[in-house]
Parts: sequence; C-alpha cells; structure tokens
Amino acid sequence: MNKKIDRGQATREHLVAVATGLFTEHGYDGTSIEAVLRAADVSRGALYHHFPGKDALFAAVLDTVYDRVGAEGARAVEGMTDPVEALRAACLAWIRSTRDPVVRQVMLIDAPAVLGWQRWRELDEVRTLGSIKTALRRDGRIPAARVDLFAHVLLAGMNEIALLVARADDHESAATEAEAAAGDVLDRLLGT
Amino acid sequence: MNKKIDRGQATREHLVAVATGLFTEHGYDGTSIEAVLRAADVSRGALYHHFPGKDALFAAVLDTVYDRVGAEGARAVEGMTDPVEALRAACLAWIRSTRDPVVRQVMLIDAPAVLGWQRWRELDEVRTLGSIKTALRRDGRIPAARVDLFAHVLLAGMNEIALLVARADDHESAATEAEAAAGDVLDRLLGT
DNA sequence: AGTATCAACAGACCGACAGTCGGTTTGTCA
DNA sequence: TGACAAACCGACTGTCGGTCTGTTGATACT
Repeated sequence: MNKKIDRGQATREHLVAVATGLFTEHGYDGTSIEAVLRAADVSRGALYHHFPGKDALFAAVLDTVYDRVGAEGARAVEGMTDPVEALRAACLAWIRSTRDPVVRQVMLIDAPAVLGWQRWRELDEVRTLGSIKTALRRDGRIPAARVDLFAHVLLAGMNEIALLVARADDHESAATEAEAAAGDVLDRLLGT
Repeated sequence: MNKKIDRGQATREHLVAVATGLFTEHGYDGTSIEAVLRAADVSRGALYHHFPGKDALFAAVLDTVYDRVGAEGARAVEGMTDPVEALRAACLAWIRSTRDPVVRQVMLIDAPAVLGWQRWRELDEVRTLGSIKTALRRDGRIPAARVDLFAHVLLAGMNEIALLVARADDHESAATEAEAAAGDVLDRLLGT
C-alpha cells in the first residue's frame, strides 16, 4: 500500500503547487478548474477525487502558504527571550513575507472572500494571532482584558503596512521605510 | 425627455436597492444575476442596459454604502475644531457604522476581492483615508513623512475593531468595550 | 398630425464553468 | 489468482454571466 498512496500524494501536491501559481497570478475567480487541469495535466476526475471542490483546493493552497509564512516567522524569532523583542522580529518577518505575491493574493485578498470572514478569521486566530496574544500577555504591558483587541489591531496594522510595501513602485526603499514605521507603531502601541 | 429619464433612474435605483439586500445576505458570489432579476422583477435587458456587468452593479451598490457611511461620519464630526477630537469622533462613528451588515459584507469582505485590491484601496483613499491624513497633518504630532503610513494603520486598526464587534455574541457590551479600546489605541498611536 | 429617433426594456440564446457520475485502470493483499 | 479499493478518466449536466436581435413608447422635429 505504498506505491498507490505515494502516487496519490504526488498528484495532490502537484495540483496544489500548480493551483498556487495560477491563483496567485489570476486570482481565485480568474482561475478556472479547467485551467488548473490543463496546467497540471491531470484529469477532472483526479482533481475531484482529491478535493471536494474548488474552494477546498484553495484551502489546501492557503494551508501551504500559512505553513511557509509560519516557518519564516519561527526562524526569525528563534533564540529570543524578550517577548517584545520577539514580537518586533516576527512583525518585521511578516512584512518581509508579504513581498511574496502568493502571500498577498492568496492570504490577504482572496482568502476572506473565498472562505468567508468567519472561517478566515478562525484560521488566522489559530495560526498567527495566538502567538501575538501570548507575547503580549507575557510582556504584561497591555492590560489583560485588552490583549485580544490589541493583538488584532497590531496584526491588522502590520498587514496594512505590508500591503503598502507590496504596492509601492520602489519596493526596496518602501520596505526599509515600512520597517522603521512598523517599529514606530509597535513602540507607540506598547508604550515604551 | 423627463418621463423616460425618470423611469430609467427609478429602475436603476430599484436594482441597486434590491442588489444591496441580496449582496449583503448571500455575498457577491452567492448572488446570481438571475436572483437579482427575479427579486427586482426586471428583465435581463434592463439590467444590462444600466450596468455593463455584475461587478459594475456591485460598484454601484458599494458607492451608495460609502455615501451613507460618509454622511454618518460627517454628521459625527460637524462643529468640531480640534483635529484629533474630530478624528476620534470619526473613528467611533465608523465603528458604529460597521454594525450594519451591509457595511461588513459589501465594504469589508467582498469589495477587495471583487474590485481588486488596487481599485479598492484607491476608493478608500478618496473617500476615507484622505480626511484621516489631513487631520493627522493638521494635528502635526506625527512626522509628516509618516502620516501616510499611520493613517493606513489607523484605519486598518479601526476596521479590525469594528469587525470584532460585528462578530461578538453580545454586540452591546462588545461595542462599549471596543469604543474604549479604540480611544486607547488612538491615544497610544498619537502619543498623548 | 405624422414621423424619425433614441433611451428603455424584453427575452431567446450562447459559451464557459463548476461539479457529477458511471465507468476503467492499477497496486495490494489474502 | 482473484477480490478489493484507491486512483483516475472524460462525457455529461445545470447554472450563470453576458450578448444580441428585436420591440415599445416618449420626445423632438417638420
């Protein structure tokens, strides 16, 4: 029971990889299942064997993007002990992540509309907000009752800065400016 | 040339009103043109006479929503002279606006995906961000070079708080808590 | 009054698309 | 080797957004 399972895994991963490219380039609506099938050289039946529908394929793509971004964040933070220092590093890493068009199109633009705000927010809660909240709580500078709200505001602010960088004509200078501004925002919100 | 034009205006507005309801209840993707036609009791030809496509109909709906929200904001601010005080009032008004499901679904969830992030952001720039920026500039507490970024972060933060209120089980207590938190965030960002 | 004009509307029709379904192939294991 | 099931195939279907060829009726013109 190995060759069979391996083959299944392979086509599944291949589909996710191809779909990632197409979703990024043309958006969710602009990408037809047909196009994915052609680009992946896979039959309709095969795709629908692995995914119950187009949105499930999208969810699988989104999952891998979250994984990658999460790993980058973890790498940026490793070894740090001060929660605020780690938070700052994680924020900067996140801003750097959003230079990747995949992250912008899939995570920030299509995800809320495709999954619905509720499911999208739950996902973010599990995969991103959680660590921000624990960092804020460990730091203790924000009153416990307000940690949740502040974590959300912080993440939203960072997303916003990241998208601004992404849109800028001169990515490089915008990025350095944005990283400084992000630090500034963090300082003000955490009140140093 | 009056009866004819009036009738045209009437059907156009009727279509926008009906579409607003359906887009709010079922989202953009979940609302078929067919459904709009049925609910409005209007023929296909009539709809496509007034709007070049589904996204144009959505844009028209979005426009009226912006108008309403903008009017509420203006009312909340009128008579105030201190820019920061006005900013605070406008932010609270905006949070209150997002209790309206129309605002949440149309402005915050579907708009970026339907219009594309670029066009969506340009619209927001014209209709919302502009006044935040002038307020920040008039206040002068934020360095001029960073006003743009701060305005974006501020708006994003407020959107986030608003959406949290919208999602909460107990809207009332969440709203009062959120308004306090919003004031707190404003204080910290503007550094009083 | 008669008629030309044009916005407003009507609805049959089309192509594309997401999703379905009855099969076929192929690896596995008793 | 033969039963079984996962993996795959591709013709088919219903729905949807959008087009196209008209028809209607108010207005402008002579």
